Amino acid sequence: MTQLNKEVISKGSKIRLRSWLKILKTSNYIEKQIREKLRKDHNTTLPRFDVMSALYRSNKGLKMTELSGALKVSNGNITGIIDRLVQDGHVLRVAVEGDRRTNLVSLTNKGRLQFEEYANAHESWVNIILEELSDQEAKDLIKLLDIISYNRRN
Amino acid sequence: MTQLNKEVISKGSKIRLRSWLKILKTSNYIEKQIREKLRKDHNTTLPRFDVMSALYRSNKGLKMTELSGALKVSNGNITGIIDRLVQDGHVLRVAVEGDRRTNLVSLTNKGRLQFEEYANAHESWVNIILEELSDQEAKDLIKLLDIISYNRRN
DNA sequence: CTTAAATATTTTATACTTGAAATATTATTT
DNA sequence: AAATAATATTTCAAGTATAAAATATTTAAG
Repeated sequence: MTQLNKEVISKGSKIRLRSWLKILKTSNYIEKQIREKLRKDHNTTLPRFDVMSALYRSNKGLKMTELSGALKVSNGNITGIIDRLVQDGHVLRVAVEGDRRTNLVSLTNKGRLQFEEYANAHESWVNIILEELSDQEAKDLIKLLDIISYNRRN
Repeated sequence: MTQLNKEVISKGSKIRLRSWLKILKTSNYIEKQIREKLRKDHNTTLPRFDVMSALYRSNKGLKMTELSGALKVSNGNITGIIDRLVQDGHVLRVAVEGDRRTNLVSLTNKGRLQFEEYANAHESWVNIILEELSDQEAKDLIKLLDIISYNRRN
């Protein structure tokens, strides 16, 4: 390998590393603000918000495994989060006819109303945080991030 | 507010929300792979890697508060991570002459060597994950993410 | 039908994370 | 100098997260 090649590769290597660190920093920055808002303004947490969001989008509820699959977290993790959401009265575990292993988890009415409140607030926070980004820039950003996940299913 | 205005605002609102969700998904996806690699190939974790990385870049070591500031996590968090790194022999707490409140934390020789190994592996994983991104695209991506953090200090 | 395999979920042990309270020490004000 | 404020760190309680083991149940194979 020539010296030139080494430099070219090394250069490209560094710029991609910097890209990743920037993605991470931006993501952490936004996430931190949202977590803080959820906690202070709505006395809830991001994991709970995420779970409720997934349940809100489904009609008949989701199985535990479907939830952990959708959110890409472990099964045991979901168990704990649902436990606490049930305690709060936001979520219900319903036994499934014909398969005693499974529970179908769904939002209560209280949970649905609560989530709609969260979601509205969430959208407006995000708009404030990203207000410097024009519509076109937002689209460009999505397109670039799509390249990274091009050969992935999600 | 006219119906047209409402729609324009709503449209822009949604594209920014989608941008955020895409940033989050990409970040989580990459982070998950790195965490898994660190655990399986090197029997360590991302928080430990991050702490060691900050210590590696400093000459004389860092105070606990400087560490938590640099990584933007809580003080209590750093205490636990350093406890475990000390147990592993990767890190040292050194009393500071003249201020008995403070400890200066720094890498041991073992820790320095170990981190260099981690860092090399890390850079190559990131390059593989982001291989679809050209140099120019990587630069564009950084530029767009910079817009989001434009009026921030970090 | 009964053993074995597959599926669904919970439990466990360990680690990370936070915000708030507690400790300890140093600096500043009266 | 004594009281107060500021700084540095740890401890604490609660929640989040993982992988692996344990349970329970259903399905498939022999």
